[in-house]
Amino acid sequence: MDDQSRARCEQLATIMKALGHPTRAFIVMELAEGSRCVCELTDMIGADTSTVSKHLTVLKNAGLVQSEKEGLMVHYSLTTPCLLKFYSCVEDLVRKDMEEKQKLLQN
Amino acid sequence: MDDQSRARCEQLATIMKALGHPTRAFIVMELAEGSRCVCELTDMIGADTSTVSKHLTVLKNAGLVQSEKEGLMVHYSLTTPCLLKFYSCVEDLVRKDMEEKQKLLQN
DNA sequence: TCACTATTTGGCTATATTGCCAAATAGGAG
DNA sequence: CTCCTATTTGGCAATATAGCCAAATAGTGA
Repeated sequence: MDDQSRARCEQLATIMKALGHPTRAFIVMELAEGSRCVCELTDMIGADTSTVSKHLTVLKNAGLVQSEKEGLMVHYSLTTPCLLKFYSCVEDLVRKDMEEKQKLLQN
Repeated sequence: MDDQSRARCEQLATIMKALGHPTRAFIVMELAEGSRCVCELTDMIGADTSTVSKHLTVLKNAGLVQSEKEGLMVHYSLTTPCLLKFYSCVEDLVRKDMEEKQKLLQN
């Protein structure tokens, strides 16, 4: 594995890792509907504000979301709608996996 | 967040988490070229065999790869080519992010 | 200025992940 | 059976992550 390949893998892994938490997955799906402020997300998630804020920081550091300040509130939004195709692809995968398991159970 | 939504997020996060490690990202890209046995991957990665084996287990538990035994060797392959579209989408994102940073540096 | 709200940051503990070594398991060849 | 190779598993120490609380920061309005 050369340096370039290594760098590429690390970049991909960083993004995937950022998406690899249920709360952050939820945030991404919610932001796909439109921008939300931290307090809205916090209400929906039901965790401490600081916890939600930290999850948002992780997503931001990975370049997946961006934030904009407006008065007291900070609005977060997806940097790209690409993430959605992304999720639908993963869910196809999950579906396929479930079907496999069903088949195995029937045999 | 209702139970169904929570379950969906956990499923997505499990898969993303499995992809969220440089070595596993490499494995997925390598398997996209064709099936590989553990020893081939170990040579390329340059880590302990047991380490590589455990990474493969993580990918397998997430339903991303499958294994087939042939003699002494175990051949791993992707369960779905969908993962590739997936990565190209992420890399578009990375590229976009880089361009943004370039722009910011220039201003 | 003071009080109030929204958000971020620091610090802490609990938990999870990683990677190595050693040992166990499984199959092939003599 | 014995030796050898490929792979997996168990165990351990180092590191990373998550979530809460408390405190700091920032903006709003009286």
